[in-house]
Amino acid sequence: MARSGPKLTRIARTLGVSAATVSNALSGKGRVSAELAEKIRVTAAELGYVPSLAGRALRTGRTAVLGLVLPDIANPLFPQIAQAIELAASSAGYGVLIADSRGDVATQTKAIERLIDRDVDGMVIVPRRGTRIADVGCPVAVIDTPSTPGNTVAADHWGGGRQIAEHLKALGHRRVLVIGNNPASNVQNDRIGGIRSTFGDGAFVEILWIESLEREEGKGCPLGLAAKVAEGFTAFACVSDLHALRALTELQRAGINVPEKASVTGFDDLIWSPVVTPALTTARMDMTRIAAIAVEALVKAIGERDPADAGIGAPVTAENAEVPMQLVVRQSSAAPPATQFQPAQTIANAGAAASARNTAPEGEHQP
Amino acid sequence: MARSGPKLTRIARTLGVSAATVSNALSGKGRVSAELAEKIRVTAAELGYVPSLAGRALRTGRTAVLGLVLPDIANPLFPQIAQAIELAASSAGYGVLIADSRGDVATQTKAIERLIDRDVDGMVIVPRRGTRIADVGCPVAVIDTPSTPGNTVAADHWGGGRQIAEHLKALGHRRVLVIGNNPASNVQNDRIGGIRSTFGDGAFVEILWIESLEREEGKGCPLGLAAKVAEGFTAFACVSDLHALRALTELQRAGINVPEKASVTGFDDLIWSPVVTPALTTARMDMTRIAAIAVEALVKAIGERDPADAGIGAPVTAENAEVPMQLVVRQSSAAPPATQFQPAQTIANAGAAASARNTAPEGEHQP
DNA sequence: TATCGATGATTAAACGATTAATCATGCGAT
DNA sequence: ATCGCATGATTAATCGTTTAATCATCGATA
Repeated sequence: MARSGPKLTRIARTLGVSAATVSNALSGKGRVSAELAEKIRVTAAELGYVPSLAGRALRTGRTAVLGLVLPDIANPLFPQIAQAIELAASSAGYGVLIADSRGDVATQTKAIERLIDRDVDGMVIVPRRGTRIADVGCPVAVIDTPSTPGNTVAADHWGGGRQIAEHLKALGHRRVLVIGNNPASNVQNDRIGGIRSTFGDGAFVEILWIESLEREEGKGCPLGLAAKVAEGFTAFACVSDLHALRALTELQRAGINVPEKASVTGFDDLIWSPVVTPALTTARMDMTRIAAIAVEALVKAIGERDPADAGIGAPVTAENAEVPMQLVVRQSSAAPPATQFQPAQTIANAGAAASARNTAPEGEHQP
Repeated sequence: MARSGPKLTRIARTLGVSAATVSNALSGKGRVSAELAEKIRVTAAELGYVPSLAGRALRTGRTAVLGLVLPDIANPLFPQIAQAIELAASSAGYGVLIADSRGDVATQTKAIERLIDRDVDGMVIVPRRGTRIADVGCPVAVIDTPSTPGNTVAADHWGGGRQIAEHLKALGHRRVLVIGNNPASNVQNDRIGGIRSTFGDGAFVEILWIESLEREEGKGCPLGLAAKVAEGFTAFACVSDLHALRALTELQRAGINVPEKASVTGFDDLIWSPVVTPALTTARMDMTRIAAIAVEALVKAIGERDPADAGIGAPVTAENAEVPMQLVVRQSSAAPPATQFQPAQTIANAGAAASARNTAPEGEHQP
């Protein structure tokens, strides 16, 4: 839409100078005397001049637009991510174009193509389940997990798992059921890895994959957690608040009080986590920071890139690829009920009890 | 990013014709012989020609980009909405630029300005709590509620409330607590209106506003639903699945089984609704349809608009401003427990029992 | 046969910004 | 006095597309 606003030449005419000078003054590129430059800036401001992105794009080959690709847009994390990326991008002068792929790989490819056709300067991709990103022909920032090759920046999911585990361990849990959705997800695997490695040999950790369960029992089937409690599990560490919610309601429904009889933890601090009863203990990503790093890396790559080439679009890299997660302790986790097997056995391997003391009380930031 | 792809002139040269002819052939506007046009289309296709949006935008004043403004981006409905709008827009040849306002009105204005500065051809706005949209200078589609002035298209929230109420009424509920968040929200008021009006005088309906409760008791405070059950309420109709979730977990935690001792219903069919225990009975919007109508109206307005004028941007209007909601019955609603006051009294005003038979069993589409 | 009209294609001028190349000017140094 | 150079500003080309105006050609009509 052609705005009404004044054009470059209008400012030029107003001041009796050439359009080129105005452009130079505003961009600080050419040679313009300080006073004139100032005068130009002032009149540009009071005339409410806004450059035409289209004109600039045509000339420079830069659209100042980034694409945001979220293969799994139904993901409840979407709001957080979109918000963070939009903030980072807009404060760097970029717009954000969304691309949806409805979870489907073919659709995703199409969506990415549409972004390319729209001449985005770069894209931020949050891949689903470790999908490899084909070369797209423009700078790409990948937000997945630090352990994924080609990852630009991500939360330290492993560390998040560690924090959750240390918290549960410190509370005294020794039989833990980890609930994940899909073993193909790098994010989930890292979180689980962090949990398992922290518990080590002094505890019993089992994994339940929801997707394989549902393949047999149907979508939304019960997870059978009451039985697990009967087996002696005292804590359910879920790789997402969505699963934590599912676990929590199923346990409650079965008359198993959380956290008295069993603890439940999640990941991501999704919208409902603070308001359910009991509020969920979870680990939160610093999305703002992640987005800032991703966008910064992207912008840098765009700046260094020759606008003419349609060169290879290898994922860009950033300094700090690993952003710590933050443990948020709420009411869904507590000490296990007085139980069958106690210290003696476990105290052996538990220097962890001390280190676990570091575990954040409500809202501490990790270094 | 300047793509590598061929330009118009390249195709022209390849065929020994002028660029204008190619443009005409591809757009079907000028006068080009059928054969030549076909030949041009073919070579354009095999050369993989993609027009430069920047060039076109500069010349036509149309960017083929729509802005999506969601004042409350944290809204868990966001994924649904964004997905639907993106789909509708992209199949109409438009890109979608997101604008975030972090719930803040000032920020929202800035975000809208940024969209304007980027020359969006139009915008879709989902206002929060009946915020009036100031004139933004480009066509605008407003998705709020049918009862809001200036609304372009929306779900029939009132009708959704009616369906929920008919469902509960048919089950035998006569004391219902409606749980809302904020009385300033048109959407919530319509939903509540539909519920109240359907129950009529034969039942007792009370409203609980979460926000005012939290203002006194603090964020995330208990809603005191156990007490309400003690007072004889048998159903809790929430205006959002988020609140339904809160109610459900609070009731469960208090040892009140859902749906045996109390029913809980929500709105919007959010991501967790099918997987919590018991799964939530809710009313779903047909976002795909709503988005399609909004975008269609927008595109029409854009087409009729003189690209030169920066005219007033009154909200566009659509034929079918009211899209029916769909009742989704799951496990969180059932007949109230055998109770103190029974038929005799209620049977008098209940032609509703019959009409309620229409209430959809699991997943029926409304006409 | 001269003319009119319809048809098919070309020319050229935009759109609004950027930028390399050019020009003018004044000053210091030779 | 002149050359050279640094400085400050202008000229003009360019990005890729659209579109109004123009031109050429041919058939038909008067």
